[in-house]
Amino acid sequence: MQQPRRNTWQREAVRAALVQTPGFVSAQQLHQVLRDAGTTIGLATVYRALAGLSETEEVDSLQSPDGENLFRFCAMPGHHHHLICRACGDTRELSATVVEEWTRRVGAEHGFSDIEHVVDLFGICERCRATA
Amino acid sequence: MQQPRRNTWQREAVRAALVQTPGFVSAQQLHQVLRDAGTTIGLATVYRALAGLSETEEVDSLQSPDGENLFRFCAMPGHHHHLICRACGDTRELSATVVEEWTRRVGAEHGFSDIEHVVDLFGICERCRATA
DNA sequence: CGCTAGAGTGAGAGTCATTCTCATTTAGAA
DNA sequence: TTCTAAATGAGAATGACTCTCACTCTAGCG
Repeated sequence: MQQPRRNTWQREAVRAALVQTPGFVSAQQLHQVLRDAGTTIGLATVYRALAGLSETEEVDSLQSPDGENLFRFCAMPGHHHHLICRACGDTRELSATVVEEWTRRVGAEHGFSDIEHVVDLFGICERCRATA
Repeated sequence: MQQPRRNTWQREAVRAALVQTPGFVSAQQLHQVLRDAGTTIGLATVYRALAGLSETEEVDSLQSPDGENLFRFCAMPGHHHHLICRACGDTRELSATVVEEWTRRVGAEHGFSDIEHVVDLFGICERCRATA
């Protein structure tokens, strides 16, 4: 999907809802939040908006272990990774030079090109550990 | 799913088909292969078998970018990562001390515990690059 | 400002991987 | 061999996501 040519309140609403949300959310959750807020936004539109934002790298997306796509407003520009609390969804953005280098090296060793990597860490944050 | 209490030819057929397959395959593909081979195995059974094998770590599983679960017979015991060819699915198993250390360090820095990590590399292997 | 083209929307149908249900089959102990 | 519950499998159910298409509303133009 390329840049939208028109601005709509729906797109803005999705962006706004995303900014207010601390951790990763699914499109479905976001849709529910927006409906609960009294809007009449459609699920398809939420998906379209998220796909657009994801493409312009305004949001990060990742797949949850159960196959759902999760989204999060992206503070750090450019390539980076995440450390996500399994319990509360709180997320830290990480830049990882070590990993990037390792990726390049391993790729070269095996004669692979166009290497992309999926690197995400899941754990339990301090606060949730205390609560448990 | 805990260890099965009975051995069935179906379970064995799934394992066998998996061993013969070089790269990652989806449950659906595996089911198709088994049906094509003349068996009457059910899709649900393939899923059950894969879940079981995955739990005993006899197979590795990962999520493809489009949300499908893929499986592969696991040669390297214990924790490891993968370098997968996007074109032909050929897979190299990697042990990555660097990454494990980085994971531990980052987790500690942020006060996270029980860190798990998803680290997979996708690229184009030498052979496929030549073919293209 | 009003008009218009067509981008954007939304309700609901469609798709597709995976899981569930439950009647039937069958492994494995006695 | 007989018996019983584990395992299977066909098809229905689920759930995330995408597609369709008639309708709406943005934004450029006069």
